Amino acid sequence: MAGLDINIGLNAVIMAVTEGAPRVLTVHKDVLSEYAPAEDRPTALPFGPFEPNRHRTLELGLREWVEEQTGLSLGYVEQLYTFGDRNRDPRERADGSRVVSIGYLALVRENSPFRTKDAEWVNCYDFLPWEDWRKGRPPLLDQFIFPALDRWIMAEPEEKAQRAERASIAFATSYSRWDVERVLDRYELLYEAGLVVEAKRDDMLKRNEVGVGRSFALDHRRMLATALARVRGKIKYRPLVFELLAPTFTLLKLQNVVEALSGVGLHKQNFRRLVTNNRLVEQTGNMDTESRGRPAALFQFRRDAVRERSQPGVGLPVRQSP
Amino acid sequence: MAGLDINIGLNAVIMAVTEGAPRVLTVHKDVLSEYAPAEDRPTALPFGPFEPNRHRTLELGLREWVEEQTGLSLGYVEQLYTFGDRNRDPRERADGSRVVSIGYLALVRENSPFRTKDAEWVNCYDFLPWEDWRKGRPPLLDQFIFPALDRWIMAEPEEKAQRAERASIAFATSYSRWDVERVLDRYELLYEAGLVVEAKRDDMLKRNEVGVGRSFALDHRRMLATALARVRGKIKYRPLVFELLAPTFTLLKLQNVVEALSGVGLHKQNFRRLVTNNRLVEQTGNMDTESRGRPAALFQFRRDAVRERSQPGVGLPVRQSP
DNA sequence: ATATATATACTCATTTTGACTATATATAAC
DNA sequence: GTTATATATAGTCAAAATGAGTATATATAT
Repeated sequence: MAGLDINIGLNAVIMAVTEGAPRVLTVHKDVLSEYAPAEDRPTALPFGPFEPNRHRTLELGLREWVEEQTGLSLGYVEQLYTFGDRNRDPRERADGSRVVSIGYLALVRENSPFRTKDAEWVNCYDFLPWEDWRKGRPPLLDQFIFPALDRWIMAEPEEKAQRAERASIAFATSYSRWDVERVLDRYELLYEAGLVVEAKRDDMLKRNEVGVGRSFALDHRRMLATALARVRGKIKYRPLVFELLAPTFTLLKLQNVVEALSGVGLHKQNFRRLVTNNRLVEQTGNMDTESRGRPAALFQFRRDAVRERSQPGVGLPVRQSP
Repeated sequence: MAGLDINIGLNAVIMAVTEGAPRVLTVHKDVLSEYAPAEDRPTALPFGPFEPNRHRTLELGLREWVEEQTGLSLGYVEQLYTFGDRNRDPRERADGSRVVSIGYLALVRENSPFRTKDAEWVNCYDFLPWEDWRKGRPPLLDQFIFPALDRWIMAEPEEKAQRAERASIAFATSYSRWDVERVLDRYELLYEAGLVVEAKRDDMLKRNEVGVGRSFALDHRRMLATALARVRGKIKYRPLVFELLAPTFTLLKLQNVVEALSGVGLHKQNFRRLVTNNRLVEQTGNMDTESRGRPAALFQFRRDAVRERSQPGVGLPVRQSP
């Protein structure tokens, strides 16, 4: 039987929403030091190898690694995707082995305690700046991405139509509106078009182009894109948001978290109508004292909503003007 | 480094809709013969080990195995989930190794050619009979499943409330209506309650109980449940159905395929209004001659719908009376 | 006292949905 | 060829959900 040179890696995209931005927990791992000079050793997701003797399940293995590397004890965890393409990981080249990585998504509350030693929260939109439309259409799109994509489309006459269609679906270049969920489509398109530095490892980026957005080790940025796509989709039909919020919150706080994740501004009154009419939340009777203007009522997640409604999520009544 | 005793298995849930039922392609593999007597060697999904030297990507490995074992050349393929719990696979006990299995979903048209040697199409609802509500509520639920679930709920006084809530969410025992997407929740609940023969391997089934639904090798029934859950969910927002249909079809045919997958009857006029108003399909100009009554117009998938709409799926306007 | 910030209630036209009725056009049976 | 039966397709109508507002209430900062 085969299997002699397979390693399984467990990777965690741990997300929280703090100070109005979705953040991902990053580490600077020694494991990578062998393959990159220490000074520009890249930001990485917490990860470690799956050890069959130690870990009864994949998810328990992941929890252990995260605990060990960041001191964080995870609550909500779900599996994202398994990445196994050849040459994703430079360690493969070194010893001829193959690394298959299983990505996980974890959601934690903003003040979850963790050791800050090697771990650091980074704004997800540093890595994927074209995904944040809360202050209107990111200028980056017209200044850099679209011109570069156009060049990429034109570069290969035979695939022109196909490339143009993919770009139009992913980036809404034509009649359709921006679809917040197509995060992975967009990242993969930018990767293929060589507009992202990771592509350099496959010799797709021309030397002079710097690429767009902050880079991540290995294929960790793809995992982040996978995670954000999942969250943006799932938030609409599962009560994920509440994993990121304190047990009690104002409706504005809830809205801001949803906006941070989805990257679009929401219509305040309609958002409020949706979550209250659907009885997804209920008043606690207490009021928020911290706020600036009129005090807001404090709400909590109504657990019964999961039993009553088949799709208990928040809905995104998008606001038009920023 | 670890990795010496890890094997990766690639498993395919290949689905088609034929004769009014969703079907899954099964094989009777020799690999399993070592661990089960030949006469009652169980039905299995096509699968094979991931071989790093041979397979550039996981998906290509899967395609090769399927081609080799069934003669089928797959079109639409997507990754489902990676299963890695200890003791899922009896081969682990034999040599102390660990098998991690990556499940894939593939969709093929009903008359896709394949070698019938060891492969056979089986109705998905043979394995998951409680999932087919097209002819009304399956009697199996009240006759067997609910009484048994009640016993399981009562069996553990400390977990009573939690078990009852899970059952109520998964099986809609109370106010909520049947949620066609919770296929995996339901299977996992039945597994934990020991109402499914596979659970016997974990000594959870009492000797005399036979379990409900046809059994599958290893954890392949869980993979089927994962696949059906994915299809039922995704069909609403991605144009998956058309992977299962001939290029040209009547609206009734389209409806019947959606009904077979979702396991519920749909309201004919409203279904038609949805797919036509959303411009998901367009008339070809030709008519269907095969039918019984008034000839139906032939439609085809409108590819532009993907660009125009952000969620190009079919929608399930459920019909109340069967 | 006034400007500013936020919360919350309420309105209203439009769109979507659920549940039907009505009518058209085939084939099979007599 | 008439009738029963099966299917297709058009149209109706009330209820619910949505999009885009306006109006008003109640805080803090200056």
